[in-house]
Amino acid sequence: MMKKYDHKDIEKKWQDRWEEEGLYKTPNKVPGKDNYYTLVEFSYPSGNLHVGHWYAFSVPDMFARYKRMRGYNSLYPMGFDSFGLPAERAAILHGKNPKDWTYKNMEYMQNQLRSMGASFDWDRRVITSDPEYYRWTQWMFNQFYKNDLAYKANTKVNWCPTDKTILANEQVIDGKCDRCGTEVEQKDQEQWMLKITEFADALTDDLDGLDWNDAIKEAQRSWIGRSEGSEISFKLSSGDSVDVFTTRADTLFGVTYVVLAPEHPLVNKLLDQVENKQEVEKYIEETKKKSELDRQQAKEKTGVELKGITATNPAYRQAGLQNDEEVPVWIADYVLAGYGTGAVMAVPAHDERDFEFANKYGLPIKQVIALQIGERIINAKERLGVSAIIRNSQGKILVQQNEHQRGILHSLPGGGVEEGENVEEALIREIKEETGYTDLEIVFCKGAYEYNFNSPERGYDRKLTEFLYEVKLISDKNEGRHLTDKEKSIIKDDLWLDHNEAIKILKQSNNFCGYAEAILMERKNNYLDGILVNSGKFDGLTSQEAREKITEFVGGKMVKTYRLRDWGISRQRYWGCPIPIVYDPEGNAHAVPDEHLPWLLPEDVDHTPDGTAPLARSKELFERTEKIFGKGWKPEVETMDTFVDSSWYFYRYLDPKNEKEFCSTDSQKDFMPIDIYFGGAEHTTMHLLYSRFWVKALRKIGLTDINEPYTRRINRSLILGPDGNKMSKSKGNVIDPDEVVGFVGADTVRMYLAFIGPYGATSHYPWDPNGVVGIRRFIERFWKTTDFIVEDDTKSLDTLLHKTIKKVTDDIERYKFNTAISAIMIFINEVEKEKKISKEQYSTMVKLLSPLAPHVSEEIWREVLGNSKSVHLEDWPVYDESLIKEEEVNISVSVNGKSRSLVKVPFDSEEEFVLSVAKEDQNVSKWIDGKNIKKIIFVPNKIINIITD
RNA sequence: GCGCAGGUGUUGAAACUGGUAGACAAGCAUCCUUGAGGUGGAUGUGCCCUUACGGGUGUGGAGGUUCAAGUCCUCUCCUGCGCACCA
Repeated sequence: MMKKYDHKDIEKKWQDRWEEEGLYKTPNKVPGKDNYYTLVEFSYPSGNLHVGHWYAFSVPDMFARYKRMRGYNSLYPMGFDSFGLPAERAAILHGKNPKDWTYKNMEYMQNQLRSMGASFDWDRRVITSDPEYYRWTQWMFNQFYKNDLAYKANTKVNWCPTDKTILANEQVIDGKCDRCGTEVEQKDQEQWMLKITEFADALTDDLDGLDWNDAIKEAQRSWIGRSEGSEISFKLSSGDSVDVFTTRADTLFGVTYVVLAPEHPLVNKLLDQVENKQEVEKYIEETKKKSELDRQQAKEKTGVELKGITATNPAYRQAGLQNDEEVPVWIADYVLAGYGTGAVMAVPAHDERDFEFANKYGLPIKQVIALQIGERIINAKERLGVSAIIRNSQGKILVQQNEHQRGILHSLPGGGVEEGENVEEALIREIKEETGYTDLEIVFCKGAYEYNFNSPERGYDRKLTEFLYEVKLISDKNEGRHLTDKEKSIIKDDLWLDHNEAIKILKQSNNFCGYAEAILMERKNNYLDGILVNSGKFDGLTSQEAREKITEFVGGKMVKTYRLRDWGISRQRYWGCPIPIVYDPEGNAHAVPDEHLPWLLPEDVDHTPDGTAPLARSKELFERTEKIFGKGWKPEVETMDTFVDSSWYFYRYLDPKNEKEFCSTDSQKDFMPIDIYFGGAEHTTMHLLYSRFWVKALRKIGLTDINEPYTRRINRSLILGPDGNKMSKSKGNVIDPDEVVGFVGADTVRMYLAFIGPYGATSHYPWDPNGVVGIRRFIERFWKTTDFIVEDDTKSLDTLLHKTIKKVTDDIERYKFNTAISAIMIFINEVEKEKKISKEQYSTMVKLLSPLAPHVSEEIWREVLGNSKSVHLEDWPVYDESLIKEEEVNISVSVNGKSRSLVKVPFDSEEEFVLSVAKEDQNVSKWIDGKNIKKIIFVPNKIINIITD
């Protein structure tokens, strides 16, 4: 009988041994081996490892270990992202120095990390607040500065009043600071910016080639927010002109006013010419007072007309149409200065926001797009037609009943548009002729459809585009029908029907018009893409076709705009990487020359945040600057956003001690791009985007060859508290991993986290204390089965063993550690039944277990099985295809698609044989006896389905 | 509103190309064991009917394709995430 499983003894022992043996030291090059780079997001040294860290690091460790056993030189590095705000907060709270606090935390956490038993190569550790590291952060910043990728600009910035610093757009979540939740204010301030927008297209397009899941790609795409549209110029009555950005140039004929953002530069210029100057000034003042959040959440739109100023619709002007060409100009804060051109053409009929605004201020609404159904008929000669949904005061709809060679047909009143007549004129005429009603109002063009209009009289290659209008009867005044003789013979009767009855009867009618009319009636009034109406010579084009044609027609241009803004990196805080810039006495910025890097963070600073940069209070920094650069020179006193530090750390792991370069070209070639990057979903539009930008910027300058840093990306899910809520101190549902590890051991915790569900799934998993115990039980059972090892080479478990090898291998490749573990469990269950396993078989199982539970595997491998070399240096088992085949298989027997029984037959049995066995089965025979077998469906080794009459 | 993921027992979840739905765990129930108080073992466990044999039903809902659908198609409801007065 083997000794009791004591995780405390085992885990400590092997962690020490591995370190002594240098087991996880990973050189850049190993002859005969390919490199594999597994990266996880390094951690912030908050002072204590939580369950999230375990999930983040120990499960990917299984993958890195697996790759090592698969023969790769597998790199799995770890470090600390150690600059940042929490250090300052904690330092203030405890009256300590941020540096001391941070470095003490790192020491403590590194020991906690060791208790995980992960295969980190600690020799490559990277600490972003070390001068040896941030020297290169500064060096790269200078490279960006020299290459016009970094610049200082006065912009609107997000200001967090609690943390007293600027935030990047990416760090503002729903108008609030992502660190402390305080509502963010807008401020005008100078800050250092990085030109991420220069790569907006590349950052969007290059996503296509990455092996990431769509959710992450889509999140980045929508964050970048590329939108393709047109810039169109409107002439103002003041003589100025204003460019608007629109994605809907096809609706240009529907413009009924133009809106400028209150901050639009033209507004100031026009101020002296407007008749209501005071009112306009007042509105601009009010807008300034509103926070960004207020503006976003405004329930109702507001705005002021610039009285006396009008804009000319270029479409009308050039199309030679006279009516409606002058439209009013407004300012309104629903138009944002920072997006597009800061000015829009308003089309209330086809834009919800414009519609709301137009309704409120009584501006005209003009429909120019109608819904289209059916296929477009290309290259056919066109005729236009109209028909009407006429509603009376009771809301009933008029359907005409016609007699035709084909029988009784139903349709709505309507007909063709004549030469020299526009669509609405034709509509009124046709209604009058066919129904006699004259007192009516056109409400809306419901839509349009096309159909073949070919016949010998009319000629071929003809199509009819028929517009369907909603028309309201104002009174029942009726002048009687005016029908031609032919029409008289057809129109029999008028039916007044409910909406649904009308649709039903039209749908059943044996003519395409009636059917198409019914389909259109069923649709909601749709403001999106469709077919142009009321647009002069563009009538009948689809929205898609019209966009470019109309833009070109009015001399506009097709453009792209982006939601993404440049990345503001200035922080008015102490504990960060100093921006390596000095100003000459005239105030011009100069990069600190390379020989003075690292440009050290001064230590003689009272770091209490007060809204100004703490570095401004450092005597040492100012003296240093004057000493090096001369009298009157001043240092930049802002520090960098910590996301800068983490934008390139994965390079430094590859060449951590290099004093001449941030990472040698050779080292880059060894490991970049990263094969797999595991991390948190919260970084999708922050770190993940910033670091992609960083690599593209480095590449542009010629400092790296790669275009994308991460070949694959897996976002892990969240571990919730046992109550199903996010772990938080206030809820009292926080699991302390140290405590659990002390109780059940690191191997159990690792495996529990891997077993909980597929890594990278979108669901979140609650911590289940019983589940932990279940894994512990399993490890003990694995441990105890060593008692069943026998010297003779028993083969009885071979089939299952090789199936297990295959399953575990395939599952780990797909990050499905949960099913990999369950496969091992199934095997161990079987061993317990057999009570007999050969040493060779057992060795294979220990290898399969070793990436998942490295300590207990090593203990069994070396102490029980008596190996001298570590199991973690072994080759991964290879399954034997010939052993996987079962000698006998269970085949499911179905009768008429319903599963009725299982029959056991030799592997690869023929259909006839399986059928004969199945027929003998009572549970089958009772369903087929006396019935005629019509058909047999047979899938070898899987199923036989017997179809009877 | 737009986009993306997802919806399967009491719970975490399995089910590769359509082919025995619920593997593996956890929970629960009954029993056995034990030095009781988070780590022993056996059996059972989707739901309904049946003493059993067995039958019916079942993967958010409604249709469809197919010999066969959790899986494919159409529509629809719900949940989570991203974006959003973005023109």
